[in-house]
Amino acid sequence: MPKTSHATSGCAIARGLDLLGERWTGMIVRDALRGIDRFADFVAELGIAQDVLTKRLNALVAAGVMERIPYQEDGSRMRYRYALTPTGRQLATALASIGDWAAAHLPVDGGSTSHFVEAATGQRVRAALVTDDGRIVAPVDAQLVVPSAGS
Amino acid sequence: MPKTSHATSGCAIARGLDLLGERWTGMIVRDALRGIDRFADFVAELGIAQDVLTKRLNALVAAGVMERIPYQEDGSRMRYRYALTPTGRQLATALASIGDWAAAHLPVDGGSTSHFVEAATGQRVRAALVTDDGRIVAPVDAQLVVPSAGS
DNA sequence: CAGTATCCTGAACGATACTG
DNA sequence: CAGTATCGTTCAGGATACTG
Repeated sequence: MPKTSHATSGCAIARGLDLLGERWTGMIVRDALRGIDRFADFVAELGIAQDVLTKRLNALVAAGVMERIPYQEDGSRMRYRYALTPTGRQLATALASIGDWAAAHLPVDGGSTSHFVEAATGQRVRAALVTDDGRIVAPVDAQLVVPSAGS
Repeated sequence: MPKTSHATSGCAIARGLDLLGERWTGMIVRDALRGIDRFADFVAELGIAQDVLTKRLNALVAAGVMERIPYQEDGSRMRYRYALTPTGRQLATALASIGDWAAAHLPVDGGSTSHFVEAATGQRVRAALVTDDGRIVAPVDAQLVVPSAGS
């Protein structure tokens, strides 16, 4: 049981954490959401070792989060770029909520303010808990229910 | 710089991932949201080694996510329980979005359906991106803006 | 504390393109 | 057709973290 112990756990949170909790995975997805898509650019942005990046990208491709797309600049040889799939793009909510939380509760002096906006309007968007009928619920009023233990 | 390389990064997402990305931290917070608060119960639920749990709990206390509260059952010696602070409870949004995403995109046969509900009504709540005026935005229509580059 | 697994650093390797 | 540069990947090591 070396690394990801709860990978096939019945708990969805555990499975999601296994992916995002991998050392670099979250940062890769974050950069991909910024538009980064080339191997060399990920290396430059993250300072990640290349073989580790290879492993992480392969894992993300295997998980259906990213896809490997061949391209060729006119004079050059064939290269690959790595783009988020629709599935991967949906991680925006998760990363936004993590970022919002950290910005509010893990402040740092020169705190940057990277944030998500609605593409069409430029309006700032934040992660929130909403009911199926669109009502916003404060995190404090939310409760985690696990099916294993009754009620 | 062994483990958490981007801990003091200007990017809030990086700081948040440094915490939740730690091998066990997210699972500990998840169990805390379920009401677990005793050292032995965390060990039993997670199968984590005790010294590692100690380190993680200390880190969470240092980050202001959990607090260490003394208690004493009548015949017994002084013990400590670990409870989420208000700051820590706000991680519910992040964990809910991770769980929602994994449930939808990382399916597994006997997939459990742990989920968040509004405590008062029992209504299911999900993580979503909302504008400041309460409009819900699809993740696909969201865009990550980093202050470093213009705009 | 002992044994094992994982990670990171640095370097080497095949593959492709441009050069002369 | 060699000679060189770049890219993406893989290999070898030392350090670190986890489990029991």
